[in-house]
Amino acid sequence: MNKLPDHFYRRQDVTGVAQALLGKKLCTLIGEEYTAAIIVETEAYSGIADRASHSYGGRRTARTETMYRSGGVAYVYLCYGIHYLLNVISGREGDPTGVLIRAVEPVEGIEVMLRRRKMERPGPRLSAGPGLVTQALGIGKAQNGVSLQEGQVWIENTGISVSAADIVTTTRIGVDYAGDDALLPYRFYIRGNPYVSKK
DNA sequence: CAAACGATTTTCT
DNA sequence: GAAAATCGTTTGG
Repeated sequence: MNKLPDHFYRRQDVTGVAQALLGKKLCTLIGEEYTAAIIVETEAYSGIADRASHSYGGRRTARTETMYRSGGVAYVYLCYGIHYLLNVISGREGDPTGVLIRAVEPVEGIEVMLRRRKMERPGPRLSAGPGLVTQALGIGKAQNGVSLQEGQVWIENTGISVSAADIVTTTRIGVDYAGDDALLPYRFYIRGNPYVSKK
């Protein structure tokens, strides 16, 4: 294996981490089943200064406590009472920044993902969307707070290089309530990839 | 203790 | 394109 080291996540700029994660391989070994997929879409959540973030203004609650951990752990939470969303925590301890994984392209364990999603054939609907990513990879609240150095959830280098010209930068989705911060260019995806979630 | 609210997806019209 | 599904977290009384 070739797990990304902790220092990869502990850079100070969240948007840099969000972009660097594009083209990397997100792997899970959950319930004895291995699955892996290339990250094709991410969003940055920039801590206390970002109104769209759960930790806006330095708010600490039982739920958001994970965001304050040192970079390199998974932050999983339930949204709309139905979907789990996966974030990769970045930065230093006490600095609540993270990257939401919005879409991935399946590469290994596709049969397992099809079963988890109750689908017949592979396609963008398998994992193009933050709630779909966690379903396909088998991630749930049990993975909240786990280190990416453990064997449950981790990210590997792939050798795939995504040039700046292949990265599209735009505004985040579903954060209209955040006022001006909803206009920040914090969403990144690989140009032309069919697994990028569409609005 | 009660009530409102989502970093969404699916289904129906 | 509109609306329902559905529940843990957060906030207010």
